[in-house]
Parts: sequence; C-alpha cells; structure tokens
Amino acid sequence: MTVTIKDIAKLANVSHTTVSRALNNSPFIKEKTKQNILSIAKQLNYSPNVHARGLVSQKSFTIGLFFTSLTEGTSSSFFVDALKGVNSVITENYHLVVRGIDDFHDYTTIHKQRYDGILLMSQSEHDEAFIHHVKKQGIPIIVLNRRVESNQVMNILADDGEGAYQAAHYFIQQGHKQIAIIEGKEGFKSTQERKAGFLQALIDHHVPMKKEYMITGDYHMKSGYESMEALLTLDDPPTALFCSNDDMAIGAMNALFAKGKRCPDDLSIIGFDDISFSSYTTPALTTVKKPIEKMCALGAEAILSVINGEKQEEDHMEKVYVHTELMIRDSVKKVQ
Amino acid sequence: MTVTIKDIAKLANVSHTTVSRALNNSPFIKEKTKQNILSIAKQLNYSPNVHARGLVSQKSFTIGLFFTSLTEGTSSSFFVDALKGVNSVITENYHLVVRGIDDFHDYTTIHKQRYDGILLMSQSEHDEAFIHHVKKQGIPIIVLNRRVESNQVMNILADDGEGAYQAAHYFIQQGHKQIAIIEGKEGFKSTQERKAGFLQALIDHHVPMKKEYMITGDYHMKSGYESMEALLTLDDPPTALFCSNDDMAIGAMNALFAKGKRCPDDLSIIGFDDISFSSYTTPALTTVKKPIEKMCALGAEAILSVINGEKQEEDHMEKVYVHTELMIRDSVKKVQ
DNA sequence: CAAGAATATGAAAGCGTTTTTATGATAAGA
DNA sequence: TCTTATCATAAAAACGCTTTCATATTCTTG
Repeated sequence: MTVTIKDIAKLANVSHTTVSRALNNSPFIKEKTKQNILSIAKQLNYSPNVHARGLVSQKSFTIGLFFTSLTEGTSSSFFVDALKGVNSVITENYHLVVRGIDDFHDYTTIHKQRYDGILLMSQSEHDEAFIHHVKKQGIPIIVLNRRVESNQVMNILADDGEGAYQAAHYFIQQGHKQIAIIEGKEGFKSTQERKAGFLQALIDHHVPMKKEYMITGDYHMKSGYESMEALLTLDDPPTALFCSNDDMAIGAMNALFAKGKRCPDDLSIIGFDDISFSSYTTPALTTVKKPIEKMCALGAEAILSVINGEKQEEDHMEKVYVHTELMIRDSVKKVQ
Repeated sequence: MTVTIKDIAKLANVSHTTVSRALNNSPFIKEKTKQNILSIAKQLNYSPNVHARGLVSQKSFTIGLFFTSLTEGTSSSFFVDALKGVNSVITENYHLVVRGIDDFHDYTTIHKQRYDGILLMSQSEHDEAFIHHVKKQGIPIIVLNRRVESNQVMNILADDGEGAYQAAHYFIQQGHKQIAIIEGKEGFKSTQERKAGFLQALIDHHVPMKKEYMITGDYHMKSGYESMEALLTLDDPPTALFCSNDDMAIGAMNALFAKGKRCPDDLSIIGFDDISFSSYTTPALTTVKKPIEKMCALGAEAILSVINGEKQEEDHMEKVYVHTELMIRDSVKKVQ
C-alpha cells in the first residue's frame, strides 16, 4: 500500500541502498541515477517512514514545547506567542509537540528517542525536577523565560527586573510618590524579579514604600480586581499602581470603574506583558512589553543548531537577555 | 546505553519475546514471570522505543491538532481552549502535535505513519484540500467548528447560527429596532453562519435591516474599532450592535468610548465567543459562549475511540452540535 | 500411565530505513 | 597487457520491537 524505497528501487532498477543514498543526496551517486530516482520518488508521492528512519538514525524529528502548566498561570496570549515563535523557525518535517509539565505523572516518556530537543517555557521553580530529568536523558534543552542558576542549561530570558524598574521609574518621572504593586503568583520567579525591579527603582529614587501598598495576586484578572478593591479601602490610597501582569491590571482597572473612579485621573496603572488586549482597554494600558515570540524563535534556532550539530550545547551556555520595552499609552497621568 | 527489552530479557533470564509480551500484558504469560519482568523494567527505567514499536505496529502515537492558521484569524483564547480540551483527554504516551495548515507548502509529510489521527479546528473552506488529503491518506480525521458538507467526515460543531440568533433575539426583546452587525473575516464559514442566524432573527421578528448597518470585519480588534467609527458617522446610527466575535466587540466598544459615547447607554453591544476578557471589560460584555474546550474534548475522545478500534469511523458520521449559550452581562440596555 | 490438550516460552522473521562492508566496472599507470 | 586505484552500486547488518510459528512443558483424562 504505502510506497517504500524498495518500490522505488524496483522501478529504477537499482538496489534500495542506492535509492536511500540518492534521497539523502550522498556524493557517491551518479547524477543521472540520482535524478531518475528522485523523479520516480516524486511521482509515487514517496514519503520516508519516520519510524524506520528514526530507529536507525536515533532521531525523532520532534521538538517539545513544554509549559509549566497548560491550565494555570499562563495567559493565553503568552501561550500563542510562544507557539508562533517556535513555529516560525522549525521546518515542516519537524513535529512540534506541546504539553504542560503538570500533565505528566512521571517522566518515563520524556526520552531521548522521543525528543530531539526541548524548549521549556518555564514559570516556576518546580520545573527544576523536569529540567534535571531532561538533562539526565541527554536531551538538549533550552529554558525560556525563567532564570536557571545552573550554567549547564541554555537560558533565554526577558529582563523582567529591568522592565519593572522601567515601569516604576516612569511613575516617578510623572511625579507619583504613592505607588502600589499587585504581585504575581507566589513562588513564580517572574513574581520575585518584577517585584525586585520595582522596589529597586523606588529605592534608587528615594520614594518610600508602604506595606499596605504591596498585595499578593496570582496573575489572574480576578485577583487584580480583588486587590484593587482592597487598595481602595485604604485611608490613604495610592495614586499609581504597578501590576505584575496585564490580566491583573485589567482586573484592577475594572474594580476601579466599579467604584465609580477613573483611570488615569484617580489612579494611574501600568501592567506587564503587553498582551494584545492592552491597547484596547479604555484607557489604553501602559505596559511593559515582553518579547515572548522573539525569545521563542531565538530558542528554537539555538536548539536546532545544536540538533543539527552546527553548534555544541556548550556554545550556548551564557544567559541571553532580551530587552523589555515600556509601551507608553494612556493609563498614566502626570501629577502636579 | 539505553535499555531495551533484550537487556531486561537477560536479567530476567527469558527471551525478549517474553518480555515484549509481559510488557503488553499478553494473556499467555505466567503471572509470576510477568511480575518479575515488570519490576525489572521499572527498576531499569525502561521506556519502549517508539520508533521500533511504530515501525512494526504501524502506529505513531501522535495526534495532530491543526488550525487553519496559527497566525491569522485565530484569537488566542480560542487557541488555548482548543489545546486544553484535547490535552485533557489524551494520555501521556500520546504526542500532541500542533500546527497551522498554512505552515505547509505541500502535504507529503501529512502521512498515515506520522499521525494516528487528526483534529482540525477549521475556520475556512480553504481547508477542504487539506481534509481531502488527510482522508485520502486514510488518517482518521475529525473536523471541529466548521460544517463540512461531506458526510464522510466526522464533524463537531457549535451552533453558530443559533448563537447569533439568540443574540439578535435578545436585542429585539430589549426593544431594539436599529441593529447593526460587524461581520467576521470574509470566506470563513463562521462569518456566514453567524450572519445568517442574526438576519434570520430579524426576519422572524419583522425588524428591518439597513444595508449601512452591515459591515465586514476580519475578527481582529482593529477592524471592530474601525467599523464602529464608520457606524458612528451614519446619520441614523444603530442602537444595538452585534459583533461576530468578542475581539471586534471590544475594539468597537473602544471606538465608542473614544468618541465620548457610552455603552450601553448610547449603544448596546453583544459579542461572540466569550473569551476570558469579556467579563472584564467595562461594561462587562454580553456575548455568545462557544464551548470550544468541550468540543475539542469530545473530538479527541471520538478520535481516540476510532484509533483504539473501539468504534468505527462510520459510527461518528452524524454531525454533532454543541449548544451555544447567551451570557447576559452589562453591555445591553433595555430601550423604551 | 500414556497420549493428547492446554499452557508457557523461545526462535525467527519482518517492519523500512541507514550504514558498513563487499564487489564489480571502469580508468589510469607501468 | 596487466595491475592498481577510483568510482558506482549492491549485499548485508543493524536499529528495537511485535508477531507468527514452532517447541517444550505441564495438565487432563480415559
């Protein structure tokens, strides 16, 4: 039924070995023979059997794109951007497999013969066990988005701290002195880094911080909404609010509206991520853009170059930082 | 290096045949032998070589999740919901491969030995060529979201027409008579169905339709924004607006605000899809909920049952409709 | 207790490739 | 003309598994 190299061999009157070589354009084959074989293959709509090939060549032509979780803590645009980035780089004959780490009970199926390489969009330190397993299997892995301390792991990062610093700095430039923060999900590295960058800007510019101005969220809109409600009950509410992601910023904005207040007149808001909705809120949300798609494209290129033997995994061991950018829109007011 | 059934065989002092049988729990194996082999396998962290297995069993343990396009016309939440739905159903040992049809130059790599089954989240009639190819290869396929006329194809659909009908009907119930529509991307089936359902409701309730009230969008927020601007220049602007998806509804809402008008006081709006942002706009968007995740889960189950031989593809040939639901929130005002 | 039936295991073939090794044909050198 | 080097192709082995067919062992039963 399905056509194999043996079928082609028969028609071309050569051995299947010759066909294999012609298809992989080995130099030891006469040009004429090769062309003949190629044309027959095309005519028969031949497609090599991936399993047979994989069995002998020990390659799977499969790249894994893993997330910490598919269901939790990942905003959908984040997700899609990552997929697009990887997808734009890998060629047709590669399989891109998408999964969440938390889908697995154990890691026995994460095996070198199944994945030529793995991209991990990491959002939590709990991913370490997974990374360790993958490294142990000898699968090339590149961790995106979250800093991994080991210098044995390829790492591409957005400078979250820098981005948060930019946001806080912008508030200060605009004259704000009472600046609050809604933090991300506890335990996430991004949560810590953004908070740290934010606080550093306040310190550097001698802006005092109140304990009541620091609220823990979980990256969901709902928590932004609820945190905002809490802030509004304060005797001395802030004039500016930095949210650790856009979802929470939008939630917060909405809570503000629900209380009859206005943005940016009553409160200025900055988000983080620049999801596609940010430019369509009212007012349009000023936010820190994180180049997810670019990071993933870079990551995919790096992993492919390792797979194809063009580079060694060791050549990629420095941390690569991709710059964040403050997207200034309409949700911040200049005071005084 | 990697452990094979032969290694296990040696340790267990049996033939590799016996190991294979024990691992696949064949009934012809003594319980004691089997347990022994299983424990050794576990101890060695054995994981079967997918290629070897696939080569002989002609299975790939790979499910393809295809979209019309990864980059165009697909809102990100739509995307993620689909992934979640499929993912919740398939087991660990399956590979889920995600791709856009438009990523492919030709379909030679879409081959039976590479995919045990394919789920197509279809958004355009241009997908027919792909569907045809897949059918010809003998790969079980299930088309989601878009009605395919052939009764040789498994099909799971949301009743888009019904949903649009509900939306228009609700407008009419609330007393609206001047109802506009921003349509989706041209050529998409969903665009046509939603429009048809919308118009049908107007017809059934004797509400006249003006040509200027029908504007073609492309499912992106920007087109919603621009279409709204156009509507506002009309001498006799509508009091209600149905948008073919939420993204455009949000864009439209924003254009309304930009002109200093208010929703729903000056204009009532209903969207379609119920993306996660819909409940966090101000006002919260009334919209038609489309159960993407559920559809995909159903689809995945169906395809798995076919793959596992529990059902025949023929058993699934009726069109399955999943009901839409009108999510009533705050963006529609009762008039008079 | 012998003989056939039932049960448990093993040997070998085969899946479709790539790769290593062998062989035949042609060209070059003496 | 004969040997040797070069080139093009073929034969065979290997990848790790499943499955068919054969064989050894144990169990029935008259």
